[in-house]
Amino acid sequence: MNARDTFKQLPHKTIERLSQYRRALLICLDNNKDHIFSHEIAKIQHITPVQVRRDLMLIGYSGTLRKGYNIKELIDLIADIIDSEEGIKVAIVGMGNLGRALINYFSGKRHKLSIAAGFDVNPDKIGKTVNGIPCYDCKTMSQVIQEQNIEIGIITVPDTQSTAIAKKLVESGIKGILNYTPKPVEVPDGVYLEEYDMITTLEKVAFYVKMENERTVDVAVKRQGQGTAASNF
Amino acid sequence: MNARDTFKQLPHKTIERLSQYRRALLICLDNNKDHIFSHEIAKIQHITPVQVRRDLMLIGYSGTLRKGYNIKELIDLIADIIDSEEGIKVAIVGMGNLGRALINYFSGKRHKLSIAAGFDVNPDKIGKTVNGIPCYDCKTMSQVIQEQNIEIGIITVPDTQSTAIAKKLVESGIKGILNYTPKPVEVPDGVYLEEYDMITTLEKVAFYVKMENERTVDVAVKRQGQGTAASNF
DNA sequence: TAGTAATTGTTAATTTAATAACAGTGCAAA
DNA sequence: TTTGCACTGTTATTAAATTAACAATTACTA
Ligand SMILES: NC(=O)c1ccc[n+]([C@@H]2O[C@H](COP(=O)([O-])OP(=O)(O)OC[C@H]3O[C@@H](n4cnc5c(N)ncnc54)[C@H](O)[C@@H]3O)[C@@H](O)[C@H]2O)c1
Ligand SMILES: NC(=O)c1ccc[n+]([C@@H]2O[C@H](COP(=O)([O-])OP(=O)(O)OC[C@H]3O[C@@H](n4cnc5c(N)ncnc54)[C@H](O)[C@@H]3O)[C@@H](O)[C@H]2O)c1
Repeated sequence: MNARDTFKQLPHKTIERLSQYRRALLICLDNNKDHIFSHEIAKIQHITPVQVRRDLMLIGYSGTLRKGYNIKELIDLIADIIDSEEGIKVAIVGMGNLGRALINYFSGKRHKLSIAAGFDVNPDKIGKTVNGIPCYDCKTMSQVIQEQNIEIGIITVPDTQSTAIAKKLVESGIKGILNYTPKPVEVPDGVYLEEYDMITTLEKVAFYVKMENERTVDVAVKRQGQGTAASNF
Repeated sequence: MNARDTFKQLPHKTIERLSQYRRALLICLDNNKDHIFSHEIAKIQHITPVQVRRDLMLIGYSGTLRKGYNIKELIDLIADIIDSEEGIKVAIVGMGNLGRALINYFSGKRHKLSIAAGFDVNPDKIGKTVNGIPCYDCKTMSQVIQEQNIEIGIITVPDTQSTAIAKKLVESGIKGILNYTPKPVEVPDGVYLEEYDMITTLEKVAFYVKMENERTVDVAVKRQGQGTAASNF
């Protein structure tokens, strides 16, 4: 089995972490650091050093004893694994608050991953550009996607429209969808789908905050209880 | 062990899914549906019906055979588990593109989770409101957070500032942080931290699109190979 | 009324992910 | 030189999450 095949079987979580490692490594590179230890990466990512070393083992990268990992080499290797050589083009459907914010955010962040087009139905937006990215009429979606060979679509339309937009993206030949609306969509086999709802994340944080609050109260009550019991002796 | 204690030990993934189930159930309720089967929920969430039933078992909810789960009851039970009775207040630090988009998005979505304040350093933004939420000067952060009993902070400042803001939030007594900048932050024990970088998600989608592309090529090559081999017979 | 199909609830098995354990190595200081 | 320390790399173990298996129940149908 060659290297490329090995990469195919990397755990999903490892893929996510590789992207995060690279993000951190790029910052370190900017700070003129040339080597980094597993425990340094781990600290940044809030994980264990073993986890880092294990991930790097899985991608077949070896560091130098007592010097750690060569940042530049590691960045390049991660790029070999997760980036596509020819680059991948992305479209954003729904040039509202979130869509425009995303364009600004992504612009120029990664060479191999570029936003090539935006789509909307609002005549005021069609024909304009946001950060250099043209906004096309949704009606021309299939054409633009096929002509420009766009492979990923990000959905940021009102949630009532997400189902229809996902369908249209699939029909246009898109291979991956990232849906930021709170309404889950459906895609056929062969199209990779990722959905993310910020409210879920916020509710998760809220849940653990609530738990921590209750725990603190419990401990206080227990302490008081013990105190009372002790004073009875 | 009482019910509340059971909930504390729910798997993290189950907590996430409960939030997602509720989101889906609320939509169903709007459509005047009163019962729902595990496989219906599963379809929406792209998971298996068993997973749904297992989660519901963990929270101790029973459906009716052949009728499924009572949507209203289930929504209420999920609220009991993940919502905090008194409600939790949230602050957004950094009223830029993303911060403002988030305020618009969250507003009025969940009663028990309300954005109470925004913070910024830009004098043009301080004193204004976004969707009814006042934007305060960052200098008054501790005071505002303590006075209003805000427990969660969402960080949407430029990434160069995220470390400083996280520190300040913690000092102000915040209990949970949701960091949307690509620069990971550090928090002490007792503060719950969640970080999310949209680029990681996009890169993950790109990776699996790339894999699918290569697989398709491989299959084609293999087919051709077989074809050639066959024609040799 | 007996049989069948559809559904829940629960335990068991499997898979995936994370952690622990530890051998190996090179450098530095004694 | 030798000893110990601070790392890496890998295998073994444990834990978490998912999936499978299946009994139990109900409603419908023949
Ligand atoms: N704003 C946020 O921070 C945020 C966060 C998470 C999720 N979301 C979700 O993202 C989506 C967009 O949010 P937003 O705040 O940008 O809303 P928005 O109203 O500002 O933007 C929606 C855009 O989609 C366009 N649109 C409407 N129907 C369309 C169609 N059929 N095809 C193409 N374009 C269409 C509109 O013209 C508008 O430009 C919503 O589903 C929202 O729930 C937003
Ligand atoms: N725009 C997006 O879609 C997007 C997506 C993911 C992540 N992000 C991240 O979110 C952050 C904000 O992105 P944005 O597009 O909203 O940027 P932005 O420049 O529009 O907004 C940043 C805001 O933070 C304020 N600010 C600067 N320093 C501050 C400080 N010390 N305290 C308080 N406020 C301060 C600025 O005045 C500005 O209002 C960035 O870190 C970006 O990487 C943005």
